[in-house]
Amino acid sequence: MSVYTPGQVAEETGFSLDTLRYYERIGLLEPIERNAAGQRRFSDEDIGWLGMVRCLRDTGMPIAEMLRFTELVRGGGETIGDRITLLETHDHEVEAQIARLRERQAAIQRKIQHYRDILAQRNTPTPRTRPEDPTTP
Amino acid sequence: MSVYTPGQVAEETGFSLDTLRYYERIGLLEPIERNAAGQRRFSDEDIGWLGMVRCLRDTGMPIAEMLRFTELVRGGGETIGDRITLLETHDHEVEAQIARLRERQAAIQRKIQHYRDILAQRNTPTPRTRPEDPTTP
DNA sequence: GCTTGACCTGGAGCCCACTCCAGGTGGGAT
DNA sequence: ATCCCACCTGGAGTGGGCTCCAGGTCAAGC
Repeated sequence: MSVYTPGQVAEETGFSLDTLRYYERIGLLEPIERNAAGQRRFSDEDIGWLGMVRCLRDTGMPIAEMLRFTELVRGGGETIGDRITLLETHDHEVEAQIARLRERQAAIQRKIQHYRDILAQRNTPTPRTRPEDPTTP
Repeated sequence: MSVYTPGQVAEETGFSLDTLRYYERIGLLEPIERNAAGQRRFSDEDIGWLGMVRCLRDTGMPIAEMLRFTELVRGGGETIGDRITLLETHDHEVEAQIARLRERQAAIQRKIQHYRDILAQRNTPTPRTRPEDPTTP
C-alpha cells in the first residue's frame, strides 16, 4: 500500500526510466498515477504487473503479445480462460526454447571437448607408448 | 566431398539466402567458392561451419562475438586455447540463460495455476460446505 | 529461340525494442 | 537565493540482424 518514484521502480524492476515511460506510452502499463507536479507515482499493483512483464519479456514474449495479454487482463474476469490459454501456449514455447538451448549447448560442449583433445594430444609427444612399453630402447 | 548450391544450403541450414550472403559479406563465412558463372558453391566444410554458427546464434551469441571466434579459427592451431576459453564462457552464459528461463517459467506456471484456481472456485457455487455439512438447513 | 528460375550485386529499408535529447518544471538542501 | 537533482514531454535516433529490391546473368527445358 505504498507509492514509488520512477527511480525506485527502475531500481527494483531493472527496467530503465525510459523503458518505464515507453511501456506506459504503448499501453503495456496503464496510465500511472501522478503527484501534484505531474511526476509518476507507482503503486504496489504497478510493481506487481511489472514483475509479470519481466517474466514474459525475459522468456522472449514479444511486446505485441504482451499487449494482447494486457488487453485480456483489462477485459476482466471473463477473459481468464483466454489468459490461461495464452500463458500455457507461452509456457510450451519456453519449454521448447529450453530444450533447444540444451541441444545446442551439448554441441558446444562437444566442440570444447574436441579442442581439449587436440591440446591433450599435443602435450603427449609419444602418444600411446610411454611408461610401461619396453619397445622403445 | 561434394558441393551445394545456395538453395540447398538454405534448405539444410535454415538460414535464408540473404542471410547466407550477409554472413559472407560480414566475414562470418570466408569467401565461398564460385562456379564459372560466379554462383556460390558451398563445401561440406562450409556446411559444418554453418552448423557451428547455428549453435552459437541459437544460444544467443551476438554476431560480433561470433566474428571474434571466426578470427580465432582462422588464426590456426595456436588459438585453440582461446577458442576453448571463448566457448566455455559462452557455455556458462547458456547455462545461466537456461536457469533464468526456468525461474521465469516457474513464475508463469504459478500464474496459470492461480487463474485455474479462480475458475475452479467459480464452478463451485457452495465453496467448502456442500455434501456433508449440515449447518445449511 | 524464348521463357523460367535460380542465382548475382550494391545498396536501401525494415522491425523491434528501446534509448537519447533538448528544453523545461518543481522541490529540497546549503 | 541558488543550486542541483529527479523528474517531465514529444520526438528523433540507435543497434542488431537481417530482408528486400532493381536490374542483370547464365543454363536448361519446351
